[in-house]
Amino acid sequence: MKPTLQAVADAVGVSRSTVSNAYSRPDQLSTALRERILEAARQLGYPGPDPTARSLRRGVVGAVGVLFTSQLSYAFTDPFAVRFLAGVAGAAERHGTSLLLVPLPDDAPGARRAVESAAVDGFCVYCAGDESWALDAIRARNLPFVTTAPRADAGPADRFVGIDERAAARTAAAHVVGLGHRRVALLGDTVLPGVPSGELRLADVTDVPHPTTRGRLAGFADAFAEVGVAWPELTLLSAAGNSRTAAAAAVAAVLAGPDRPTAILACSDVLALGVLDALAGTGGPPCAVTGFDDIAEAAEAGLTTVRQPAEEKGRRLAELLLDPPEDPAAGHVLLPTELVVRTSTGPVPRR
Amino acid sequence: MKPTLQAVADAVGVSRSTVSNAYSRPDQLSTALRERILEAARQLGYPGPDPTARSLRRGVVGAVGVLFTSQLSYAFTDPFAVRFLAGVAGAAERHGTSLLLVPLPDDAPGARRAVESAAVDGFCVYCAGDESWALDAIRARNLPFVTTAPRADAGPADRFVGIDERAAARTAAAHVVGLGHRRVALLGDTVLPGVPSGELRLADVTDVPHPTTRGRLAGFADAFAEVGVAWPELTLLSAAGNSRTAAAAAVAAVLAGPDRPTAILACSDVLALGVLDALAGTGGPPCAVTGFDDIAEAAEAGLTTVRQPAEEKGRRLAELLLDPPEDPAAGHVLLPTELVVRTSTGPVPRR
DNA sequence: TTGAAAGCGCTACCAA
DNA sequence: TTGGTAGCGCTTTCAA
Repeated sequence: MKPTLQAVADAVGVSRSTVSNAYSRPDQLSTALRERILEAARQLGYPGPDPTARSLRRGVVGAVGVLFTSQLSYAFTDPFAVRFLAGVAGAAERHGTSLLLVPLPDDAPGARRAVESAAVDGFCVYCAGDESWALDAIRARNLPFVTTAPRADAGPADRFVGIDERAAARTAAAHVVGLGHRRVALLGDTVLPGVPSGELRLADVTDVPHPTTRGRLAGFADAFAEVGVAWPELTLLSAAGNSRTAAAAAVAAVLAGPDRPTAILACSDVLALGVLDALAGTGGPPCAVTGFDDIAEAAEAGLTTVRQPAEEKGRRLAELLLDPPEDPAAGHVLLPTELVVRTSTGPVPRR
Repeated sequence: MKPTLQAVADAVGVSRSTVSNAYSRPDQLSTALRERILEAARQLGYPGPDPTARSLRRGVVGAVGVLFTSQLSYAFTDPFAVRFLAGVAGAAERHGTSLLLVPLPDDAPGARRAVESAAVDGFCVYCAGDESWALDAIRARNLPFVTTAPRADAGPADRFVGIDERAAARTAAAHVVGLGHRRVALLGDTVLPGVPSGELRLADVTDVPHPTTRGRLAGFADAFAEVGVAWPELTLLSAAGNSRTAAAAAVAAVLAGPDRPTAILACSDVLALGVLDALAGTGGPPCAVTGFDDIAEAAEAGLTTVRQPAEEKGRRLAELLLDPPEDPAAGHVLLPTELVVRTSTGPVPRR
């Protein structure tokens, strides 16, 4: 039987309130009495107020939830996610708040229940697809939340820290355009749900459901449209998952085909690295490749990419949740991005 | 005012127990009534039972704490820790348990309070130095816990998943010995607390307080002792922190000095990579370098190292906590390690 | 400076 | 199958 606060009170001969005060409001009692209480607690092996009971009573938990709309282990597998989390963790640490990583089961009702039953004071939602159900559940609980992207269903009070996906992607494509490339392929993760890795035809970029992927593809397309290369002339590739192997599989056929692109623009560095893998295993003329995020491996691989500040994104997001700004406009943050040109993008090879 | 279970009960005209059952024990009431209750809840915007109240009543939280005895952000900064966490997260996910990452303030009493007030059902303790105070606090709360290393103060019922640090380190050193190296340096992270990066004299390896570092250094020493190179003849280097820059700083002087070692054995890959950094910036004869852990960067850098299964370590540790084995002996796990020879270790250069 | 009373929101037992 | 009762362990007024 674990000793309770009551037991300590009895042992010392004071009321529960006084023992409670000894822990939570030291200024509410004499030092002598407090010492006596703490000593008795030590004797009894009382480990201090029960966190759950305290939370119930106070109505505050002291933890924020972090939601990844996919496997939780993804959070530790994807290099960008890891750096993002490092930022979140740093901010939480400074604030003295714990981080609750909530695993979401595959089934929708189970996932919703997971969100409903997380003991947290708020949520950081890492937007990785369609998580509106999660936001609904969070709103139903009346908990504050922040997201990593502006959302279509967002109200003016909803806070986020994101980037201008479209404009950022456009800079990468503009660079490729400037190198003279016109026959190009765009590669995204799961451009349409359920399609296998490989080529895909889509009437319009607006048909891409995933907002981040849609934004980046649209940005790529913008730069090519400007030089007269319209959407239908761009080869669209989809990888079944954000992994090097999926990316390599997605580009294999088109690299071997008759209309081999001279450049491939990927929606993430992980995908781009997969393209480089595929290229390394193939002969043929050089092919320019761009990525997105600028993870550590990108630099080593000489990958031209769009850098976004991963840790800062996490840090500022957590801060937005933990220290809400007075001004609602300050809750809408777009971080700067930067095109990083390395060796993976060269001019169109002469034939 | 948030609706409570009581409000739903009133709305439907049933008792609280029945509403509670509708959520927690669907088999305890008719489907029709359950539907009616759930519908009313939806109408009222009742998001389901309050997690904290439920935890208090049930005595179970549904989360395990993960304790890093250092900055929480370290967990996302160190590549080995990240892969370890991926393993923990995977196991937790399969088990439907959340992970609470608890930040520890710098001051001892605050850190203890953090452990005392974490709402969890148990702890995974990542051993990174002296965390006995944390274990004391956990024991006082009567919570189950598991650690990443066997501990001196462990009872037979205490569970851990570790490696044989000493034997593993010895294999790396034996490899270096086999290459003919006799004038060598050993590099550890914070070999003695508070000393700056650089050389250090220590009467005996047992004087190293950090158990992991001590074990690895002892293993290194073992292999050299076997060929007649005693402890005092080994150069001992300490890095102020497990970082590349600290490692590079720690080896700078000895690399420039008259008794330049022909090999440097580091207690972690991160440190070894720092040594390679320093070497790259220096002239002079080649110097063999070994690491420990086999993180992804090690392969790219051609680093000879001792591989330990990072993800498996995390996974099995979490499983040990979540599904305690019947047999207490099964709670003591030593994972296999493997020497991975790459290009960073060559024979002693002829002069 | 201390204590009594009133719950926080829920679940589990047992009886109907 | 349903409901009444009795707390889980704590904090917080408010009054003494």
